[in-house]
Amino acid sequence: MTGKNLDKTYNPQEFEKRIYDYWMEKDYFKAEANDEKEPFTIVLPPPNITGQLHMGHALDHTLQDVLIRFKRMQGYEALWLPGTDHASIATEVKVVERILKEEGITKEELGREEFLKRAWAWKEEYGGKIVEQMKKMGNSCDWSKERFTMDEGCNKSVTEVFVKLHEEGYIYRGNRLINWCPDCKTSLSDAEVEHDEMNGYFWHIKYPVKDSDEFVEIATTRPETMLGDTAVAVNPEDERYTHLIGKTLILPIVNREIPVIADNYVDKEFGTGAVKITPAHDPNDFEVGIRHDLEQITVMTDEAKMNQHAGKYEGMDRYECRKEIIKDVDELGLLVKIKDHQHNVGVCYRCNTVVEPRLSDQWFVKMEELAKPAIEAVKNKDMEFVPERFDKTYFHWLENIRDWCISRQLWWGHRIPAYYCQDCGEITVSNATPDACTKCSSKHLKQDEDVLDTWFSSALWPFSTLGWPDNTKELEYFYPTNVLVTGYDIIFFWVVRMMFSGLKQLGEVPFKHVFVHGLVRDSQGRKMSKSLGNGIDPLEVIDEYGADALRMTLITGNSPGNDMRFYTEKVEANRNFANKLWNATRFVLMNLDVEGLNKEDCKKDLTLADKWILSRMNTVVKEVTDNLEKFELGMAVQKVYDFIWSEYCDWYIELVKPRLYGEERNTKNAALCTLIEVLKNMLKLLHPFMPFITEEIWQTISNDEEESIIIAAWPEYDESLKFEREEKDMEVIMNAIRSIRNIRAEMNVIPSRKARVIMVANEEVFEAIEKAKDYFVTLASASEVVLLKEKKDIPEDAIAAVIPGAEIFLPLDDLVDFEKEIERLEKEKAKLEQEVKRVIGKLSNQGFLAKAPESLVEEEKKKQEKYESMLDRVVERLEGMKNKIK
RNA sequence: GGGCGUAUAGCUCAGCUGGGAGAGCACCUGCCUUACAAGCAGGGGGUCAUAGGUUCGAACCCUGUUACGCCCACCA
Repeated sequence: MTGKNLDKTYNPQEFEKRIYDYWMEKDYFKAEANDEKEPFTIVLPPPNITGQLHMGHALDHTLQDVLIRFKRMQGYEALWLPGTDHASIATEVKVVERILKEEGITKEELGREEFLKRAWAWKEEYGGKIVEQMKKMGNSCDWSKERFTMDEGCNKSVTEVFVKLHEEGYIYRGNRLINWCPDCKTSLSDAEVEHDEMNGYFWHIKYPVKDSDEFVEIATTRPETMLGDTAVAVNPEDERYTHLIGKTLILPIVNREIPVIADNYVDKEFGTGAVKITPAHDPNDFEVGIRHDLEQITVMTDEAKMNQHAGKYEGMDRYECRKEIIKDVDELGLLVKIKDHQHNVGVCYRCNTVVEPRLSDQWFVKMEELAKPAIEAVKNKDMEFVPERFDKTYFHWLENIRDWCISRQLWWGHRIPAYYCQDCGEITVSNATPDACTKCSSKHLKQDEDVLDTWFSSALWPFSTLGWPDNTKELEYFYPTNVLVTGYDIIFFWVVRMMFSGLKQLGEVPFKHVFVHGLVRDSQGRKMSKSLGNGIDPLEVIDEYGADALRMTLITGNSPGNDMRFYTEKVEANRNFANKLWNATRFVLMNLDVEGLNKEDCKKDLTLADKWILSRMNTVVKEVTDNLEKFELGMAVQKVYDFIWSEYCDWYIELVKPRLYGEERNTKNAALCTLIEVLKNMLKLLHPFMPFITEEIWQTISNDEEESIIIAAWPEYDESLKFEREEKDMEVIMNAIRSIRNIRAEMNVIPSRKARVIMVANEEVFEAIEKAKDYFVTLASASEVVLLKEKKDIPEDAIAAVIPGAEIFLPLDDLVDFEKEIERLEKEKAKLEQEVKRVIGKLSNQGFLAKAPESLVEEEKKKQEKYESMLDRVVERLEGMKNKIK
């Protein structure tokens, strides 16, 4: 024992930084391939380099840190592998281009090479910010292995995968209709498009039939696209239109001739039953166009302005054009009506701009084959979601998956390793820059200008970070990883893609569990967002209350997969809990009489209370461990909290005080040993959740060979600490004390007024209380405890309480208010009658007797006996009182 | 259109495989009792959304209904 001491109040600001530095200095977070230990691996979902640490990260990271610290203490070689993500679109468009804009230059003026220099410079300066913030949370990542999605190793993995998938025909180039963000000026995958419900209009427009007076009425939500119409489609079964199939229409304004075609895609019931077909600007129309071999006319630029095919509208923004078209159609007398129409509009997930479907050359990953093993792996439980229900989302997405558009018209990212021959047009895909065209040997090669979707590199994260494609010992040892912790909002983007990538490239799932959490919302249940300004900065919370309190708050009262609301009041409550633990430790240290303590003989003189708390602790150890194994973090932390506060602090410390203040060596020794033993185990159980305070205390109370709680062994269930009898006896005693306190409080007896306590107990209770008379002196304000086996010489001016197996009398003379006492006893009687009624009801139910487990029936029978006897005594007392008052 | 989630104390939420409803905060009463007022002791407060069903027994399992929320989807 060190004899060190603690400040009077808990002040996390004073030690959290120091402790973290100490951990770093000692390299505790480092994990290496080590054949003597089992590995336990978590890869951090890499935060964007553009990001600031927000509550979502704080939650995500805390969950991971809890798991990794738990496993580390259990003796696993626990690796938490951190890193950051280059975030192609966000970095290029939201950050670097904006800076350039302020300087008045465009990225095109700067050129690719210079632009990338600027981007890297920005990354070097600001990209590491979030890492520093993570350290304040106490996260025990192995920073020596920190990675970046665009570092050398990740680049190598990305190219390797691209080349392999291309060779095997999974990656192809195609001219397809893709989602285009006119603001970010790049293509997007389906996952990157969000759907917002918007109030729009349905414009009904008449298209004249050539050489006829007839018209076909179509309905559209995007009239500007009519400039690119190349057909009108109707359902072949639709009798209204059958006579027109094959006829020609005159596209208004443009005056181009377009055919009427028949296609089952058209729903007779919806709109007018006739659909304008714009293959270059609508995904369905695109498919229809392919089926009917229609021309594809693109009428917009990459900024969603009208292009040369838009005639007089050229140069207009798409919405401006929309207005003009309507005006013009109306003037031509072809606008039939305008109806309000609510519909879903696709918007870019990065900038919320309405996405424009656009025809262009892009790279795709063929998904169908790759999806199958990923589905299979979850079906046969090689990978399991926690909670399980998320597998439905996962299956649905994979079973309906379409090819993944992976090329982005950006510069910041992994440039596509495809080289175009300027002479023969052949595309060479290769790891290294090829010298010559593989087909015509021309040296005029030009690399593809595009980069890959950021999520393409993220998909490889669980193995690219471990050295793949090289067969490193880290990869061998740490892969597959154990758990992936992430929010449900990211299952499509990331989990799905890591799954099929891991299975495809390594033939093994990338992780065995996906532990899914929800969103952190504000106190009104709204999503925290920059635009609402309702975000709470985790760093500010840490400054005020400490990282431990914040971490506790994020874990407590939250179950897997559910959203949570954030309340500062909760943080405060947890800070108070830390203070409680802090002071409990101070109490132990204050009484630690170093000379008197004999560590060798600790187990020798254990009393009832010691055995009770040890036994309870033992149970808690088991339960908390089980909860953690099952990812029930909220439940685990609740148990630790309750044990520390309610059992250790409220009861055990109070029980033990007289022994510490007394002179009897042996019992004092046993008390101190138990206090410390239990405290140490509590600290261990709490450490994953509150790493800083537990370490600070650990180092204060611990002797030198146990230098850090991080490497202390997780407590295990110990059969020799199971004291059933003592637990039961303590229950009786606590029960008795509580009921004495209760009646004293109800009778408004101030604590300083001591009273004699007379207890009449049956055999069992008598034995329990006999050993524990002293407890009543300190905890129940007893001046003296008289324990009897039979009721005799009970003063009449006494208040009585009935507990199972015993009657308690408090002779309070002048303080006894008979009216009040009768009232109290009546209440008690009613309560007991209720109980007796319930038990009898149950026991007279033949079905219950016949079918319920025998132990349960026995239990009910015992209860009946107990309550009936209690009721008798209450009634008896009540009658006595009533007689007295007469 | 399909899928999922939620509904439990005034508020925010736990409640693991069905066997007498819990926590934190808030509220009320009494206490500065030499670890802690960021505290101690005591207390009030719930037809577990609703209607059925299964069962000896349902907050929990099944079915329907309502409200709110989320995700997916090619009715232009």
